[in-house]
Amino acid sequence: MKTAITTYKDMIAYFGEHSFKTCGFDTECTSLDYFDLEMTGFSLSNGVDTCYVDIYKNKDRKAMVGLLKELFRSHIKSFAMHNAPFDLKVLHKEGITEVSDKIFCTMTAHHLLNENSQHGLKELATKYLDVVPVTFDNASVRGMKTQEFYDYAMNDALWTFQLMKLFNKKLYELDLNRLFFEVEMPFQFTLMDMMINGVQVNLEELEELRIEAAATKLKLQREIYEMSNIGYSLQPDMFTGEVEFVSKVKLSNQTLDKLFKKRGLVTPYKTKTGAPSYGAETLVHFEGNEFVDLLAQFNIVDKLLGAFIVKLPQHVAKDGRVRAAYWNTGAKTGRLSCAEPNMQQLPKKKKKLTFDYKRIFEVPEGKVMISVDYSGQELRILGVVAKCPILISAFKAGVDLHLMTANIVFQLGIPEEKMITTHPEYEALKEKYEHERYIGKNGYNFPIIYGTTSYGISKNCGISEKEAQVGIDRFFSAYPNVRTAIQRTSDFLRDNWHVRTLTRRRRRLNPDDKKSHRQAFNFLIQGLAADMIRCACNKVRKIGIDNPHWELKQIMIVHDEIVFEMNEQCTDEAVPKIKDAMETAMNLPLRMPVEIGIAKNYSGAK
DNA sequence: GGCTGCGAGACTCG
DNA sequence: TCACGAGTCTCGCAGCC
Repeated sequence: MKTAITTYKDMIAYFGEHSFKTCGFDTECTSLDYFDLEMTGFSLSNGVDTCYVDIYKNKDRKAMVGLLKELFRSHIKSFAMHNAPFDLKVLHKEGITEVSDKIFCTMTAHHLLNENSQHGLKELATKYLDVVPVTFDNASVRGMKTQEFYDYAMNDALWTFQLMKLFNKKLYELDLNRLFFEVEMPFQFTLMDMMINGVQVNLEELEELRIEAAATKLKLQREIYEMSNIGYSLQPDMFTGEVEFVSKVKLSNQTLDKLFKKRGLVTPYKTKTGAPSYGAETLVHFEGNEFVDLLAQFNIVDKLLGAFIVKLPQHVAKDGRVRAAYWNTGAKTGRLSCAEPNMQQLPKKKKKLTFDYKRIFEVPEGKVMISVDYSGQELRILGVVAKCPILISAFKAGVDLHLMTANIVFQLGIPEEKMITTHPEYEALKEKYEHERYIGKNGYNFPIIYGTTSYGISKNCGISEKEAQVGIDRFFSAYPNVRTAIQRTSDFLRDNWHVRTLTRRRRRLNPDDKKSHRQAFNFLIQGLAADMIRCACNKVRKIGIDNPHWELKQIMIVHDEIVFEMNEQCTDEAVPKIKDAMETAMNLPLRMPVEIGIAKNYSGAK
């Protein structure tokens, strides 16, 4: 039975007669952004009865929201949502913060069950419930008061309820229930927090950075064009008066092809379509050439300015904070994805250029920013996943793993105790074998996690394929359990067409696809790392709630890093507890050490 | 001639 | 054939008016 409710009186009568102790829930609202967001209505369904309560421009709006708050406080014991962080965020904006922690996000459930397909409610309803959804243009539904719209809104709650029933059963069948209920569902509240909190942006510093970057871009552009005898002119922008660079010739691939060939620089790299490539690889290849170096610097500044500096203001809300969208279901491995803006790709400070983009993300007066990131997280997980005693004991002893791998691959003959980072000779050795350590790290340790080949290593490190193969053989001889683990994963994939992390997260892959074996092994590491950060967030969130005087806010997650904002008076008390919670977030045979940075802005905290 | 949508390629991060 | 996981920008092409 479907009922549309438009008055407070009817609402009281309806909820007096109908029970929604366990229900599907969905909200309609005016905006996706927390700052401008206002709930216009909500729907509830218990599978038999479904209702929509229209509160948009309703004279009793306040009382109706109050009644909903009361329902959540004393009646609704558990509820399902499709994309829980969003609905929780809407409730939070309406002051409804006291909700059951027994939630069920059908979107995340589906991601665990079927990581390879789409997770939209309409798609899932079509696929699993055999219905034909009506689609509305999101902008046009706002404030619509028609039966057609009420039906549309009610279906969302009903379908969410029905999908919960289906998915719940399946989660138990596939042994994903613990991951779902103990890790994923508590984590929905962290995602809600982050999307409410956002990060404060210093718009004045951003403007300074824009002016600095624009001037550098113009300077580099002029040098490149003059060097290449290409005509250009400078003219003031009609509105701002700022100098604009104008030329008929753009630095397209075709132009670059001519300019490189004119200098006798023939690139060995090609694009997928077979055309000569003038990307980063080529620029590194010809490093030292004046023209190429200018071009490399130009590309960095151009990207920074175009993709980050000038785009950021459109994401900053009126309160000066940017609230990105984090997607729990964005990556097949279980990692989070982030968009609008993507806080996980903020440019780092570059060696050759002075721009420091991260400094514009800051905290208000009286607060500090704390960045906590796992050190060598994936390598440590490799040790755990491969059950490799050599790696595990090296980590426990505090050995520099990159130097240790270099020691093996290049047969440097360094005694193990001298590779412990606290050993008096360690720093000198690290400096002496800087190049070998670099290859150990970027040529072996990380690429092995990705499943690379001798070809990949030779290309990456500028050594021959033969040398690379010798290195790989030495690597696997030194860490035999890693080789066994890779083989075991591959065999398991071939037999079962899927693999699972230690947290039981599943990834299905076609073993006939050659790439799938690399993806499978990498998933064991990347997927576990993703669940570790969830466990860490859940643990720290609890501690923060127990210590309200810390005013602890989670404001960013960047794969192996959590960024907090908190009361600067409380860091001495809070930091050791946060550190301990994160290092022991999961019960593993190895503690996962973290590195902590505290400052007033993101650049300083990194 | 100009607009729009789309995919490729290049870049950003862990 | 050759290194895992993402998002976003610009460019060039196809299709259309």
